[in-house]
Amino acid sequence: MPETTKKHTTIKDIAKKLGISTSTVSRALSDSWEIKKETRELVLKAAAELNYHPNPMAIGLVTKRSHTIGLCVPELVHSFFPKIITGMQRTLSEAGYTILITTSDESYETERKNLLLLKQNLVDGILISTTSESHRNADLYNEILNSGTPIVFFNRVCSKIDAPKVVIDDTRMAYIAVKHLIEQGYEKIVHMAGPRDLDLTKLRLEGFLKAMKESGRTVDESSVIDTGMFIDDGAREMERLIKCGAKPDAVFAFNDPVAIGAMKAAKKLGLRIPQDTAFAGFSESKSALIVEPALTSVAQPLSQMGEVAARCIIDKINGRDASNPAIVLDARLNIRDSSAVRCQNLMPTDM
Amino acid sequence: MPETTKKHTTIKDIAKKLGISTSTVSRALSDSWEIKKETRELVLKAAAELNYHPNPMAIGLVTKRSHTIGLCVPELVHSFFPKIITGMQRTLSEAGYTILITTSDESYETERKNLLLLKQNLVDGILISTTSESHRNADLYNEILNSGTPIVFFNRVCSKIDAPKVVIDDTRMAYIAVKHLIEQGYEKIVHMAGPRDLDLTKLRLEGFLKAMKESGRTVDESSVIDTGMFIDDGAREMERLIKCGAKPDAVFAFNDPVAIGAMKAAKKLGLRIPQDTAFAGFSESKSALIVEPALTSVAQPLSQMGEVAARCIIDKINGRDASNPAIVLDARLNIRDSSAVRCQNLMPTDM
DNA sequence: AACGTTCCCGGGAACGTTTCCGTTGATTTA
DNA sequence: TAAATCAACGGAAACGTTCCCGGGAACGTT
Repeated sequence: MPETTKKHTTIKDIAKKLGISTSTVSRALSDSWEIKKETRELVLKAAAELNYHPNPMAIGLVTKRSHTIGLCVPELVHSFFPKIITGMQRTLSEAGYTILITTSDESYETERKNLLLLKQNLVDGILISTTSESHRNADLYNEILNSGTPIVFFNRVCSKIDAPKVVIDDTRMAYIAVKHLIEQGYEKIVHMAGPRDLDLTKLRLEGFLKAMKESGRTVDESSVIDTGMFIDDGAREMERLIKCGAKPDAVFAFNDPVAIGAMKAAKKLGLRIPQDTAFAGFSESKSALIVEPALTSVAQPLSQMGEVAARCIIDKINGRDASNPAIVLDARLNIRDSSAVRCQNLMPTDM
Repeated sequence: MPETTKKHTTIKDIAKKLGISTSTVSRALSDSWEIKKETRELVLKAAAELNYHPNPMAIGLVTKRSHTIGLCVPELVHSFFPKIITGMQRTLSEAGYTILITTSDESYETERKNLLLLKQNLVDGILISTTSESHRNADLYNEILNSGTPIVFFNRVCSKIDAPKVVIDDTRMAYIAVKHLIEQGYEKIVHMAGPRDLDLTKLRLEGFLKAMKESGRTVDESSVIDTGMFIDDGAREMERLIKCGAKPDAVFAFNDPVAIGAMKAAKKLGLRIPQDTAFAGFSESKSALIVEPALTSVAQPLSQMGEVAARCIIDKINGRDASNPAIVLDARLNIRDSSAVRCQNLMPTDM
């Protein structure tokens, strides 16, 4: 070879070099029983010498498997999903799979496009955390499932689809968080709820209501406030509450950003935390430890969630486990200064 | 499976249905000039009816192109890289490319593994932000380049490799940040530098030194402190400094986490910010706005960086632009309360 | 001695495209 | 009028694998 584009060495090159057939080489490389030890070793040696690497496209063409699994998450800029992805990558790459990541930007239309893209790219399976309007794509989820590509939902699931789901017990954790606020003696507790059509919103709201009712508190329409899911949403609503004289004693927010936004607004308006108002968030982020006082929040086992979901999709691909379980992982409430006058500030945890 | 595996419709199906050859179909679909308008339309219509989608593996096998580009970043959990990735995805998906994301976890060995993996997966090009020990993989970078796969470096580059690089002017921005601290009247300014062998560390240090010398300050070994790149590193070193009586007037940190860690330690030990000590970071993160007081930091045009790098790799793949430019993007110093007694708190910017 | 088995291995089709190399009839050119 | 160009299409090889279908030794088994 003078210069020319370096041709990749193929199975044929090995066959030619050893004077055997390509079938034999193929079998030797895939550890087939019908190959004599000596020839197998010969092949392996030749392959190493020639620096052989199998062509995944050729393999995929005949086996109809890409060894790629598609991922669709709402966004990447909050470290929440990246932490899950880290766990996924670990298990998937060990199993010889590779990940195609797409983001839906909280838009069900882009999610649709992404799913179609993944399907056309012939991924072996799909891992998805839906947008807040997951029901709008329910038809597509089913279509994909029917076409033979398995799907595993995690974190944000679509309840009406019959497929494996990896989640935490949102209702229970919300209940525990609110219970904690109640035990700390806060009277007027409000819930800043997330987007209406997100399953998580309903589940966490349910937990809030249960804890409130259990302690005999009245819950009226002013106890639950619709917000978005970002820091500004929390700030805006908190400011509004205070200014119209409806200052709550404690706020349980749908997630950390909303809690932090609300907290910032409260501080700006001169409230002391947690004496005047307490705060608790959900899905502990790094920011929970950076903000002052540190924020009480529900920590999720993110990388574990990724690993479990990954393992689940692999099993589905390999045909074992035809059931579609809802796997519920353990979560934990980390209590910090934002909701308790004295407590140790727990370090951030991946759980 | 009763309903049989739904066979994907192929080019042959279209050909059969229309009674023409596969070559014609292929040409019609790829808009070849040697196809009559009417037959093209016929093919397009049939393709739509049969819900045809080309098989990327078959295409890849013959064209030797995967339309996939590989990405290798140190980590995903700080929103820094995800923001860049968002920009990349926009440009790349528009051009019909798909991204394979890998993370090196700051380890040059995993980076090596990832690059090998990407190469074996036949990506058309590689976008990489190196680990801190990039020089250790310089041989591999060159090997990949020689094998015909283009590489574009961004953010963290390997200076000795002759390939396109997309960066900001780290030295200049560090200079501007330090200059700002000097103008605010701070006397004893120290630099918390990042990992020794990272190019960025040297560049930012250079800017620090230039600003210091230009204003006639003495710079001794106590002016530059080696730290890691995480929040704990900053906290630890700041505490050490204060406790051994070497409290600085101002700290210019290698990045935001280190600055935030240092700031937290200073507050804990009773220092007022920015009166007693000022802080400035680099690569503005969301945390810069969450911490109190808000942190002065250098904002980078992250999504733009992603777009530019993506455009660059596409051009490389298509053979145009044989040069290997170093593209320098504009950055900006956002001055906030951590370094100036009165100032407006700028909103977080993607730049 | 005839017949199974078991052990290895080769031939070649198939996977779904692209693309090179014709071929044909129609039109233009010398 | 013969030759050359052209527009529009078909045939078939190629890409790098896997895998089905054999088939010939070597080895027992009756």
